[in-house]
Amino acid sequence: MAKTKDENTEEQILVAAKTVFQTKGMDGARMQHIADEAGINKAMLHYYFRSKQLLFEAVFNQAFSLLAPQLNIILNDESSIEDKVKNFTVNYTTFMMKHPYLPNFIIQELNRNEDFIVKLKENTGFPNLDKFKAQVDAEINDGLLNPIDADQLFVNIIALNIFPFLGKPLIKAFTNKDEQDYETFVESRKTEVANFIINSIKPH
Amino acid sequence: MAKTKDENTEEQILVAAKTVFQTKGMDGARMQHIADEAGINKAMLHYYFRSKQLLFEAVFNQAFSLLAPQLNIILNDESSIEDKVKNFTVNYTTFMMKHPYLPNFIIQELNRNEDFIVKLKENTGFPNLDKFKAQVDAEINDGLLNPIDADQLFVNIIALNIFPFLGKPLIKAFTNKDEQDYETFVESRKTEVANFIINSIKPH
DNA sequence: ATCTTTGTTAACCAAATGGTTAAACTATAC
DNA sequence: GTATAGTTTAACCATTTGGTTAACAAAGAT
Repeated sequence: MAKTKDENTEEQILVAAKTVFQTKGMDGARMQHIADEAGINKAMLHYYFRSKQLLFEAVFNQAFSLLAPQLNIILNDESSIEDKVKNFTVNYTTFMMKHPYLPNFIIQELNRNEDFIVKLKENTGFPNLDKFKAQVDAEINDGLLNPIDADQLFVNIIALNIFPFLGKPLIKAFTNKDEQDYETFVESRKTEVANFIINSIKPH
Repeated sequence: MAKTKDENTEEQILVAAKTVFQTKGMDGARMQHIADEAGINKAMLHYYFRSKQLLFEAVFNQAFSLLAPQLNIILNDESSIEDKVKNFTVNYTTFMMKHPYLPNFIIQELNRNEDFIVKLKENTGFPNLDKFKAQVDAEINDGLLNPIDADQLFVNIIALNIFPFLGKPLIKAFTNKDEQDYETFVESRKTEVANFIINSIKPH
């Protein structure tokens, strides 16, 4: 084969590494596997990223920086809590259906190495709950919402939206759904989850 | 050292393997680490369990058989949906606070190897949703519950209860809680989550 | 043209890892 | 006590794995 210089080997490596790390995890991933996936020599991985650890961190940070803006929909948007819940649920689910390995990857690796989150918190753009909490408290005060702790509400919203992607194999087994059924099921959660939450927090 | 025969080496191995597999996962666990944890020679692991894979499966099946009965509280109990949600939430959270690595371990390994769930489904005692679904539909028909798909409700209940144990590092970071705060937070979910769900599904 | 920098490869290496083995030890049956 | 079966250990082994190296190719600078 002719050895034409590739436009961007580094990018190819990142794409391949993302695929392998997100499906196998840090411990299960193999450098040779990533090289094969990228169609390049294994030494290139070290040439561009020095070590498995640094390549992993590049992939992880990229993944996290994809997730963070999604959360800011619910944290820093100007609309009412009700609208934010509706928007977040449909946006987040749509986004995750396109990146189904992302939530599990992040959760899994943060559990494997808790120190990891410390570095993330130092980054600007790390999701901050202050505004959301103030807004929840204000809307409760105005009688627009039933009393609820803002942290609890936040966790409930996240839980209901993320869990279908984390627990997919388990849910599929419990509910006897095949791949197609499951997609339909998740699709319908785009409105179902928002209704469920709003029904609970809004006075009638 | 005197070589007195230990009462039950096999049990010691299982305990050590549980600790190591649940914190490191299949790929991250090392046979030597398990042997050290159990205070025995590495060859003993193979003497009693033949291979890493079989030892892992023994640990995994034991873990899953601990989880399944918890789910049957909400699936096969005779009380009303409202009471079941209340009981399940408090029981499940109490149980998981004692076994905090369990949910993540099961979720992670099921995502790593989807074939795994097939073997589990063959077991008797694998959670079955039929009764729960029939009951939800009946209570909706009687006007005791707002209309909701039983599968969706089931996933919502599970999600709200499990997620605090899966996403602990993430939630701790977002909500700026230390270990002590987090325990208090989870403790208060024992009633908070049930109220949140019932508020949503019960007509007022 | 040729020198230098950058990119790429095949071959290699040391350490780690799951697994095996042969010998030794323990308890029990006879 | 000694034969027998089960248990435990240290040493060993083959393979895998992350990482290195030295030679080589391509492109740009002079």
